[in-house]
Amino acid sequence: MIDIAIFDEHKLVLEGVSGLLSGIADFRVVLACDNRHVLTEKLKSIQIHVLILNMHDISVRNLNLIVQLNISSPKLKILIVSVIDSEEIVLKTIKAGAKGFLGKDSDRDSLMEAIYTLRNGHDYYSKSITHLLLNRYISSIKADELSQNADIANLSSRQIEILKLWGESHTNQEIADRFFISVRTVESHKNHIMQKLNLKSTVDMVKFAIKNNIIEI
Amino acid sequence: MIDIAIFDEHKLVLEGVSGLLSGIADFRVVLACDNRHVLTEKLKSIQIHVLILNMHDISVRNLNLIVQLNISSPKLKILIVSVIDSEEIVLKTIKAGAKGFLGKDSDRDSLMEAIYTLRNGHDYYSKSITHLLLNRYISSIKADELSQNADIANLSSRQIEILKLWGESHTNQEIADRFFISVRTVESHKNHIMQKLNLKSTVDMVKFAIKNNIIEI
DNA sequence: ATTGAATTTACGTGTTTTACGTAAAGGAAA
DNA sequence: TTTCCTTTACGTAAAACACGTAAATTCAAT
Repeated sequence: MIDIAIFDEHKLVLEGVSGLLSGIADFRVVLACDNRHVLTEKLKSIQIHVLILNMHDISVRNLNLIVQLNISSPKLKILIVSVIDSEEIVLKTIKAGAKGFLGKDSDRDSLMEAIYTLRNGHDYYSKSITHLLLNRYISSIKADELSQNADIANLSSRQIEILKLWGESHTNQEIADRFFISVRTVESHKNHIMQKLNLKSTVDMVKFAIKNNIIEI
Repeated sequence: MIDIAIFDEHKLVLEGVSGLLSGIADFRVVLACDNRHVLTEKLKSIQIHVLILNMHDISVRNLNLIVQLNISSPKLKILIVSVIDSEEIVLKTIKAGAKGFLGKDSDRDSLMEAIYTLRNGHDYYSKSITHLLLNRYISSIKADELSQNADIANLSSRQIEILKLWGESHTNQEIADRFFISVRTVESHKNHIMQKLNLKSTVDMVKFAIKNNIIEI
């Protein structure tokens, strides 16, 4: 038996979803609520497994609600339901601590699936959301690859060696010792790197090294 | 009609997949090949829509093949089939330029679906792969959020202001001018930041600022 | 084979930044 | 009130940076 709470500021939707779930043997809708204050108060006293939260907008108010609930009820799994399945809203709610997101493509079956999944301690994202996130991720991977080998190819292997060590917080002296060269030479290499890449400061050089996977953050 | 090439170093598998596809009206298996050299040579003369590539391992040889084919035949869509659905192999092949990946959960239907999807110019990843990537992405999003507000809370707002400007490649003098304070004071602030966060070098300070979203890379 | 370009090495000189210590004024908290 | 932190700032020495110059070497190209 899974105990469920539903929150939606629109009474009609609230009743609809509530009715949808009440017919299922495994589920018990313990709380159906359209008032933010009532919701947080009630949740202090009763134990709920899954909270279904309908997000009409990504206001700070709404995001804060998620954050707050996660703090006050760490075991509670929050499932977001929203017709606005923009990247922004999905990412923000996930960051705020939601464990699942149902986009507008979701039906009764996926709602049930989501509730079971969350109850079992896993995350659930509906198909449209999965697509959204995946595309974003894939393109970030690809962008990653493109940014790589762009300017870095212009650096000599020696220059990269030195940039790498320096980017790992070694001093010029340490680098000089490791390569048996003079500190002045290390400085020269760094100067050449900066000139070649048109960097204005060493801060930029750190960023370059990170961007091009020469060093880890 | 979609023209397909299949490459697999195991003859048996090659024949199996080849037979699987030849029964479908929409598909034409133009080339079924178990030799790398023959594959690249033949692809120079014939136009193929989708190449099905069975990856038995993530050797540099295999990844290079993908890269090379993408250069020589930019229109060709490469679909990876592999029983090894580790994150590493998936990410590497995507980076190398593969447009789709079928994990071990894939059947004939998903193969067909993948081919159609690639032909239409979109990427395709089978369910297990989708899960794999999504989990990775989600956890990276969450890690992002966790790393934030960790140490940063210990810094005063003034210290953050100065770290931010410095992290945007401004000189101490510029920062001093902006806040109407002495350069020495700017230095002091930076010293205090380094002490407080136990950082060994300014390189570390850049990394800290990036990690904590004080500056962008 | 020779030229030309880039790399690697290194120094000079002056400026800026960092390291480490000290310190005073002001505010918040205990 | 005392204590702790912040913000301000200086002294001094060492390290790093900016900018220029330059020689030996390497490597690609003609």
